[in-house]
Amino acid sequence: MQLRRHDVLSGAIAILDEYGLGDLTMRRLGAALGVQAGALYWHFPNKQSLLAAITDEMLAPVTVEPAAAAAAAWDERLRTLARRMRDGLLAHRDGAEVATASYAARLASDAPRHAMADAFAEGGLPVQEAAMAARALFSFILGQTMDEQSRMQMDSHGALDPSDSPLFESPSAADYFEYGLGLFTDGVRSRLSGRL
Amino acid sequence: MQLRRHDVLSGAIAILDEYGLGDLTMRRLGAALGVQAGALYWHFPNKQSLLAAITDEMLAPVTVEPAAAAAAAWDERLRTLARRMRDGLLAHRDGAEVATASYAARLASDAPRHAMADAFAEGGLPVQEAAMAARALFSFILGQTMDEQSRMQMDSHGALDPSDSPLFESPSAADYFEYGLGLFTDGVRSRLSGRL
DNA sequence: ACCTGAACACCGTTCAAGT
DNA sequence: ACCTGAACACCGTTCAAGT
Repeated sequence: MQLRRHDVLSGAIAILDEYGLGDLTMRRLGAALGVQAGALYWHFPNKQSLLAAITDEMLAPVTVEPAAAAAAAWDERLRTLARRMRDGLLAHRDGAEVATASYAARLASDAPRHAMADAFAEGGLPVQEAAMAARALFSFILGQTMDEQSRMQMDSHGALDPSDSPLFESPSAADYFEYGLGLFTDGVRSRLSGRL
Repeated sequence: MQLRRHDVLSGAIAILDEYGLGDLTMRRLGAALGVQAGALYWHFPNKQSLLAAITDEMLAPVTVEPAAAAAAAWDERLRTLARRMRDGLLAHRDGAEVATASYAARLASDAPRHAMADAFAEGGLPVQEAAMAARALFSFILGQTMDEQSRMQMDSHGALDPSDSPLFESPSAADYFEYGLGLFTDGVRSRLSGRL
């Protein structure tokens, strides 16, 4: 049976989830798929593009906008987008690290950030400002989630202090995220009210 | 003449500035210093620790606090800290990428982020909230600067569109940064006024 | 104490040649 | 069109042995 681009992508995600980014090598992926490493280059021009495809896959839920979310107020809509992004990254081992690398290489889709810019603009921000706010929020989400995920890694197989019960995730990680998110929306709100 | 830890560090920074992170290998660094790659492991346990030392060096200016800055209002002080951090990262090729990797590995100093938390607390935020705000701001700075720097890289030896004159840096990069920064301080201000 | 020499166990990527 | 086999040009890290 012949290998398809999608098989390579889902095989890569499977290795990522089970062994992490450090073990996601072209040779290993080839072996898991029953082909030589070189065969993968028929489907993807290089490893970076493969990682970018993983990123787009992880963040696809951000831009599927059900009618309910679109009808909500701009700040609630932004919260939804931000949470979906965080959830998408947390759903896969080293997800935030993969996404950070992909965006640094400018290979991943801009659709998630554009959706955020649209939400800011809908709130009343001029398009230029909405783009800047979206950029800032996007950076925050990526950085915060990467931080959170690297801490999860350390807790899972490292020296975890028994201060509180870390099941799989630090209990305050979500709080940190929500707080930062609130800071953004409050900042935007104060700019909107200053303009009225 | 014998190699010192500091020589390894400054040699690494020199390679980083001239050739970038991709060319900063232990072998190449050894060659530049006139030793074998293995010799470097006498001074640093691994490459990650070396990169973390570079990060600490780049961000050292953030925590040298002249009296003038300490006397300023909390928001002005935070702007100063944030700008110093961005400047420190931009001062070296791939600086933001090195710092991101170091913080993801949890090897770089927390002093810069603590300085920001202190400034937030001085503004009137409860210590727990100040810590969260500092974390969010720190993520934003790292992400935004990495974005900016990766774009500089593309402009310098890539397809640069002649929309405006990109000398070394996109002209709006600083504006993006200041806008995001303002969003944070406005967000905090709105929370402070809500408490009074 | 500090460094060499040499190895170990890998990488991503390319490409003629096969089917 | 899709993949193999094999190579190219590297990596980070370790460690006995030297000085």
